Amino acid sequence: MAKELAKTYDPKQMEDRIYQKWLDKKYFHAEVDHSKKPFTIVIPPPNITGQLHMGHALDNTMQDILIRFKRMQGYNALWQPGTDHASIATEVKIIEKLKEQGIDKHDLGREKFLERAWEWKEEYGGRIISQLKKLGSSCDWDRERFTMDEGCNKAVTEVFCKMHEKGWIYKGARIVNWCPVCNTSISDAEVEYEDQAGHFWHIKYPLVDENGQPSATEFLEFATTRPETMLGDTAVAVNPNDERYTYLHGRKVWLPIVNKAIPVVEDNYVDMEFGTGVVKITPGHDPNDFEVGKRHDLQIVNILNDDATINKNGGVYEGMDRYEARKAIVEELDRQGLLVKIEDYSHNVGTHDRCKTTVEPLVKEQWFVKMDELIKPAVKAVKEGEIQLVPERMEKIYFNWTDNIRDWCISRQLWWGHRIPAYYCDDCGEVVVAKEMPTVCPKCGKNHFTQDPDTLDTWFSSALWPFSTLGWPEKTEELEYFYPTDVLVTGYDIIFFWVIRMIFSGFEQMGEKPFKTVFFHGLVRDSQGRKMSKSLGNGIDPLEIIEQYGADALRLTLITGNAPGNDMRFYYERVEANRNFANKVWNASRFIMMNMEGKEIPANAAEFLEPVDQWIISKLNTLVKDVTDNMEHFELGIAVQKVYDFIWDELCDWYIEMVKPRLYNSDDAKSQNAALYTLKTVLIDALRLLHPYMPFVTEEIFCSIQDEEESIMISKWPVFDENKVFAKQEHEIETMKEAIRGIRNVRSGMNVPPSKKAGVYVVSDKAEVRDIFENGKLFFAPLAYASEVMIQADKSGIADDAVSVVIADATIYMPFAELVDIAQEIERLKKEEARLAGEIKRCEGMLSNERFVSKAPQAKIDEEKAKLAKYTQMKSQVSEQLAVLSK
RNA sequence: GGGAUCUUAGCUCAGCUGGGAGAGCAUCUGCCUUACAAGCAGAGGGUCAUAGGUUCGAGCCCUAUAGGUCCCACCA
Repeated sequence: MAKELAKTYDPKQMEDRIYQKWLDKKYFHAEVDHSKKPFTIVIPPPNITGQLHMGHALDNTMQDILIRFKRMQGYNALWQPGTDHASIATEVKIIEKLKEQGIDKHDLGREKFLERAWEWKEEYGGRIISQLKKLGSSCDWDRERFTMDEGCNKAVTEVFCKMHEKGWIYKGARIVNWCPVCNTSISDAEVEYEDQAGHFWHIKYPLVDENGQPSATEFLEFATTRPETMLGDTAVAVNPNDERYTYLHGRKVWLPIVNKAIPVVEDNYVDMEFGTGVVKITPGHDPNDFEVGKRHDLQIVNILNDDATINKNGGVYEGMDRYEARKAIVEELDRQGLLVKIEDYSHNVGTHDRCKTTVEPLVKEQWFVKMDELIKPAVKAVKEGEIQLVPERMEKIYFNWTDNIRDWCISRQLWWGHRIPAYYCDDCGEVVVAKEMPTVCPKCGKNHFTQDPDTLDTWFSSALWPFSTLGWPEKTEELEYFYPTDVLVTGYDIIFFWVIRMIFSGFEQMGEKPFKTVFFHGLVRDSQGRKMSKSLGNGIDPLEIIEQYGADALRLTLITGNAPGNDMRFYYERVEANRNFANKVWNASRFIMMNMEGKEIPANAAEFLEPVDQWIISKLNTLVKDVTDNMEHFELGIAVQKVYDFIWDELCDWYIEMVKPRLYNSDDAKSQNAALYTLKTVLIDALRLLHPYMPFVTEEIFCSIQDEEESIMISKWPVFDENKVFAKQEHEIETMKEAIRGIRNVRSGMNVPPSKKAGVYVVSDKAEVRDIFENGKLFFAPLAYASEVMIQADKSGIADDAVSVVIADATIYMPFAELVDIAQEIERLKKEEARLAGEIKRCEGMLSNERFVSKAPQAKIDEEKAKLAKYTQMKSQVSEQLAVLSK
């Protein structure tokens, strides 16, 4: 017996309550169970600093849909949740907060700082989790993890030590990207290039004469965008093939201001075509120059402090900021007559993606991961399809990166993060990499060590996420059972940061891929196509949308009308439209339940199905097949669109309207019960198909309409049933729909109000067609606004001036005594005749094309033949009627 | 410089392996028909960026061009 639903759809009154019920019932929890097949997704861990934004909402909705779908299909579905410590992002926030309190990070000290950081984590780490719950995410919260919890720490240390032992993690002086504001090195992936207006300073250095002094007459001209780096110049380079400069071979130039002689070197790196063909070489502050310096064994001079002020190597400029120094140096060069000219120049400047500060390339001792061997299985797996990227084009982005891979700088001069497990002997400086601080130095035997102060790149720990969360390095049964995971859902913007690193880490540590499929989505933009950002203030808060329209409407909005991997724009109008759909589902269900009120549907109701019942059941059956198929192929938007169309168009606008007369007629109990049975079963299956997308409203209705099962989320996903294909009934009902549409169309064109009923004659010389209408008379009459329906084999008794509607197998006549304007009706019929003539021409054109007939598939040819026959028949009907009217 | 992607109705976008152009919103017309006006019934509106090519057949495949977006590399 069905319960009653509230009068209007109100997401607010149900969503939190339903979510709490799911939690209480432990539906999200997955345990190892070898009798079932696992289906696993690990969440891209949101930052603890973060607040739920539209990107999260999209990402997690997609995951929830897949998890709920597979759970209903009978898989043991685990959605493994957790959060990320997000080292640099969090550290920056904490520093900001401290600054507000007038506290400097360094005055506070490492230990106290970390205390604050953990407090921060406790305070804000839970916020994002509770926001994910608002969305309806069915994560197994009992298994929530954190990238810096005990297990993940252990995994990080384990990997670092193992890889170091293998020689794949090494420490070395390399040129790194240095952020002077965050005071740390960053990886190549964290550098964002942006076009900036700058200048090109044309400068000349005097050549050194035979006395070792700067020449007054001979100069070498070149240009630079960063004149201050001249303080660190240790050579000038030309291309060895550049004939203009052969005279320079073996000579030296005079570095002004610093006042020393530096060599001219020859290197192919120099482009003869560009500028003067001369390049100043600053190995300490430019990655290319660093390479040149290595080849020519040049000295490296570092001229910058960590905060990008000039250091003692800068002489009188010491202490100046890099840009102040730039100005001062240009002025000095100008004073010395060495500044040739200044040009405006737009060039790409590397900035730190977090703080947007211009990075400075610096030579520093840092820890690196050697990539050349590590990357190989990761390339192979994608190339051979062992890991599938959806959409496929993401492979190109993937390979673009793997083909040009460089060693990964993993050390960060930060405090919040995994501290590098390297220890330095206080006495002899020996480096020991170990899981714990060593007690005795293997070199000198002393026992005092200092741990490396640096921490690891935050992506080092997230690279291990798919297995560290399942217990690795312990051999847990979870790991054995749930790994490799099935799908990773994420944005294409973190392919390099995260996806690739998880893949090679999975192969290296587990000997197996971390996931079978990576399902990418795009960015959610504002209605003008701009990225949502804090600085623009154009961000739309998902929680506000949920508050206003409900999580179900938000979820549907994020999933529909968008192809995988494409960016999408966010419109309130679309959320509203989807909320309206929820309302539609709600009211249809309410209608069905009202009609079930006080009635028991007998067990044998299904034996008395009528064609219209079989029609909707058959339609649903096809829907089940299509939707399942689309979802298996990650076509979520297409899948739910089909459910939407089925429910709104077929179920609500047609089927419900068609069975109303039966529902209102209790005299024919068999017919009424068959209708109720069909309404109920079709609705419930449709709700099941909709549930992954709109979990709350479907649950609320499901639980109200029947109580055999306690939740839709653990009910069975519908399966296609061969026995529920009713092609004949589908054809019958479609014929009637065609007739009804035709009648409505004509009436509307003549402005006949629905209240004005008319007698409707259905004329067909085919008995089976007459039977169709005879069987459906009960609903045909009201839907066709008929006062009376007459079904007959010929036109006897029908007025000549009746309005007519020609469909494939029949002609419908409506005698409208007073309203017909004959001229207008003739006009309409002529248009219809012309349209049909056009169709016939098209069919004939194709069929008379010899090459079409000989090459096209037979099915296609038959289809065209059938159409031709149909249109020809229809046209003759229309012509006949025209002839009658024209008399 | 290399690459990806987009250009379809007024707007925002779908259109899966090539076989007669779709949705939502907006517009127009008529309806408070006892589930729903957050609704119902209808209508108008598109040489699918341009030019070639492949094919019996192209929005879909190929080539070129124009414009937009993005990614990578980065020449001082």
